[in-house]
Amino acid sequence: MALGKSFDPHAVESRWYAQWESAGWFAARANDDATPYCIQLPPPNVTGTLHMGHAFQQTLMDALIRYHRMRGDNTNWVAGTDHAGIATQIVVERQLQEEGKTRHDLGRENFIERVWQWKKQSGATITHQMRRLGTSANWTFADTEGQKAGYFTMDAKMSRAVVEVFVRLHEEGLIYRGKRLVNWDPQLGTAVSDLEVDSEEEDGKIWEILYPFKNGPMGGLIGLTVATTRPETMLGDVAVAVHPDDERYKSLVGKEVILPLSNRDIPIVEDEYVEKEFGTGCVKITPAHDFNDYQVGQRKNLPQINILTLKGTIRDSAEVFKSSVSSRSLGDGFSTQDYVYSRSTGSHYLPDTPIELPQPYRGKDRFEARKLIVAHLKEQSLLISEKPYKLRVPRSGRTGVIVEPILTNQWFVEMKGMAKSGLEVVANGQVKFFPEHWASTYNHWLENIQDWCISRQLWWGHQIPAWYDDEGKIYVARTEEEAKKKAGGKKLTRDPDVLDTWFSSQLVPFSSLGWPEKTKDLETFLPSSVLVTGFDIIFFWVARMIMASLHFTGKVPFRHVYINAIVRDAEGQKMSKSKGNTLDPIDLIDGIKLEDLVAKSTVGLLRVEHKAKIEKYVRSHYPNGIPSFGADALRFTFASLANFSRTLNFDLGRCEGYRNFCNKLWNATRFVLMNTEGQDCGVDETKPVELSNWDKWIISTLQRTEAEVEKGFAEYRFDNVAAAIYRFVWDEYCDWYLEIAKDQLARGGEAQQRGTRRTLLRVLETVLRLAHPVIPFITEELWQDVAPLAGKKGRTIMLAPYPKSQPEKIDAAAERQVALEKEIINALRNLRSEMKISPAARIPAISAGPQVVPILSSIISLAKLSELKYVSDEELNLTDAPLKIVHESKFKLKIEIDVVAERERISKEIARIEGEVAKAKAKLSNASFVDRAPARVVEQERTRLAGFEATLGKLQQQLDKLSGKS
RNA sequence: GGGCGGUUAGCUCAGCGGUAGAGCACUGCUCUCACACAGCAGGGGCCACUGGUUCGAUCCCAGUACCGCCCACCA
Repeated sequence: MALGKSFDPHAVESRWYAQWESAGWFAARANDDATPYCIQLPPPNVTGTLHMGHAFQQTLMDALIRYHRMRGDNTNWVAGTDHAGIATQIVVERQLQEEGKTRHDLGRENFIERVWQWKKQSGATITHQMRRLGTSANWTFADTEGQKAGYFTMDAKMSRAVVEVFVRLHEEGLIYRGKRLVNWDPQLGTAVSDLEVDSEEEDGKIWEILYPFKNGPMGGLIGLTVATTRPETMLGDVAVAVHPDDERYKSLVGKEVILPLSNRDIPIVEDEYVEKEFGTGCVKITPAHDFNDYQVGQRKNLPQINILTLKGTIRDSAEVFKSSVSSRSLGDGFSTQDYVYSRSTGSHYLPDTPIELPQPYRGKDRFEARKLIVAHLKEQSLLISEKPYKLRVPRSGRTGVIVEPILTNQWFVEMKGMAKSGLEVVANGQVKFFPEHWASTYNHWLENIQDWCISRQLWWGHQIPAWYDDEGKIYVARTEEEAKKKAGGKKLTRDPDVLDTWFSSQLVPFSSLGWPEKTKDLETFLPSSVLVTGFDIIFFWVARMIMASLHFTGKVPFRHVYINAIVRDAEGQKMSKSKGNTLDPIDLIDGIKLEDLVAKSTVGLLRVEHKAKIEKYVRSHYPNGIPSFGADALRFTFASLANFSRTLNFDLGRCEGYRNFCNKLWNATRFVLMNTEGQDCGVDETKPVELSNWDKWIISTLQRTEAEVEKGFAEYRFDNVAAAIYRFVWDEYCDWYLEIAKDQLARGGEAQQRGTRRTLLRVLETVLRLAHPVIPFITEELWQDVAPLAGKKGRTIMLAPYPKSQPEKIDAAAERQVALEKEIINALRNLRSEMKISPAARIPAISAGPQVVPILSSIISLAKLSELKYVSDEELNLTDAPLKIVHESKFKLKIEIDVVAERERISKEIARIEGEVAKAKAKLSNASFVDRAPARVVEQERTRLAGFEATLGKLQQQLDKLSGKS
């Protein structure tokens, strides 16, 4: 089959992926005792689309998987998709919104049915996009739903594991329910975990408010001044705190102030938490709406006053919880609905008489109430100041809404014990981070871990397997039947909440392998070999997988964790839709026209006002749209940018360069095929084969490259893998060997021609296999043509054995000889260029001095000479042409020259070498260098000096000679 | 406030004790029969700064500056 003149990725990519998949080559080997190699794909959101981060990560994983598959390992890339509770629910709720409905209009069951429909409709998108990239995941593994997309975190099997884990943890007393202060997203109406809250510094205000003393002025003061950024919370204040050592207020502790607007009397308390230096040194304490105040409240036995509804509006009357000595325990058969329990202090807070809140604020949104309260304080002259202030505003990662700490009933997992094991396995090396420094991030979080709030007030997700009877007693069970049995037949209602998405994804390393059953897969593929993921989910996911896996299987989930860089744009900016600097990996593969790109970048924006800015950005950055680079070029780009730094600046220029590389490889193959097809390529080994130094050299260099690649993979230095392959193919095989091969084929005898063809083919065939893990499509396409000529059989390159470096083929003598010839060729080419000789012109050259190489056609050919003759020094001196010296041999082109220009050129060269001589001499005349530096280094320095001095002498001669005839 | 990265050619990054490297960009000459998505030749760097260790520091140590990220209870 004749190859086209340049590489066209489209035809190749569409053909091969389908063949690989349908042949079943992505599957793990059944009943094989080969070394297992397993990677767990971080499951993408089922309704999501592929972004650059995915593409980057998956390129690395696919390279690893293909590499190990070719090495004969029993590879299993376990893939799946995540139900992504909040994200997915939001999408479907938005769809409903457009129809003018809410989820409550549909009801829980219908709503969930609707989400399943959406999942079915859009769920194939991302796995399809992954296939475009060449991802060789084991799609049929754990594929409960038969969609060739691996597992789904809410499919029957995965859900079963979730319930099992919940029940067991509850039985072990590690899951508990309680009324606690949690971050609440008022828009979504659900609790969110600390990790899902992002605090950014924003411009806001801080107000100082006077709380008058109950019994009139004291010590010259009429009251205490507190500062707050959230005045509305004062409705729930229960105290004012001062530092115990603060002389200004010491005498006031125990006295009371009047809480303005509410007109309640609240005590002045002391607590170490207060900073004397900040503001007035007085802090209002609102235990039900601030995490710090919650702590203070518990230390001081203060009540908790909840003033907010779950929608973030002010209640009509506040819920009050007061400390109690009651010691009811938790667990089956006990209600935890209505009191607040603190695990840390063991104290209980029981409901008390509600407090009526001031009329003007009832039902008002929190921010509206804030305005009113500030206004009213001003009217009453209790507002001391209002100043602009930079504060950290906690926003929900999903909705961007400011979250409120609110007391609600939630489920928690106690983390301390599991965190301890999680720390141990990293400390003792059972789990290793690459790059290593990420372990400290991991450790730091686990050392300061808080209990995990796992319940979410959503509908889409795993519903919590807990039931309540009419008295509010809890029954946790695997099924409703089991719960009923426990309850003795009482009528039960199920807890409406669902679990945090990460609760199920933390189980993936073992639930995907069949847990809780004891399966062969579990035995073979746990622990998996490496987890490739971003640092942003070290806490969310990595740490929790380690803890869960240890707790339930006693094994670590993976041995290595490779933390990949975050993909940024070429200028190092975060990619974001609102900036217009996002790139779609599929567009890089297929290319996209400018107008389509503009349209696509500006559709579905959260803020319409960004549209003009985005359009401008897109038009200026991609004036011609994006050309089609193909999946291989994209993958090669990712690999070559995958060093150990934490950000990756994606540069289209690099991508273009690697597309060119693919084209280079394509054309090199074209050349090889043109010169070997239908000819004797030395495959049968019976006829004599002659290998030149150049043949031996390229084979030798190939061995070194193979070793470099192996090292790169072992160290997860994909940049080094890519660079080694790039250099070998372009700089050595194409730039040198192919050019030499042309000469050997043209002038060599039969045996040499045979040897040349054999080397051309064997080296190329090996390189294709070597590069396959990174650029699978083009290598497969080319291999199909090359392999048979090289005497290799097999239906696919992806199952061909991976090249292994053979040190015995490293030929130092051939390498030395070739290095010398390259030097001479370079010197002659340099002369040509400096003398402005047309590239096409063939001119004669002469050489005098030691014959470091026999006169070789390789030099004549590559330096574009008409001939090269060895002559005597006298004869060489007959021409004034410029001189080059390579290892004591002199070389000249036979041409007429401009004497003045030549003198100048030589003078410059002499000056340069004199500099080197001076440096070397200085070193060698330094006694301490000669005495203390290793002999090898000193010797090397002496050799260098000798070389420079010899060259210098010869150049000086030439200059003297020229000086005689200006 | 604590921690972690980074600072090397115009750009993006390797190197990490012993002659400063790559890709892209740039300059010159070539559409030479694999490839102009190319070939050949070239220009370009007090390796952020200041000290220290060493015969020798871009590399190791300490400090400084700037950039970036993460964590944290200053209302």
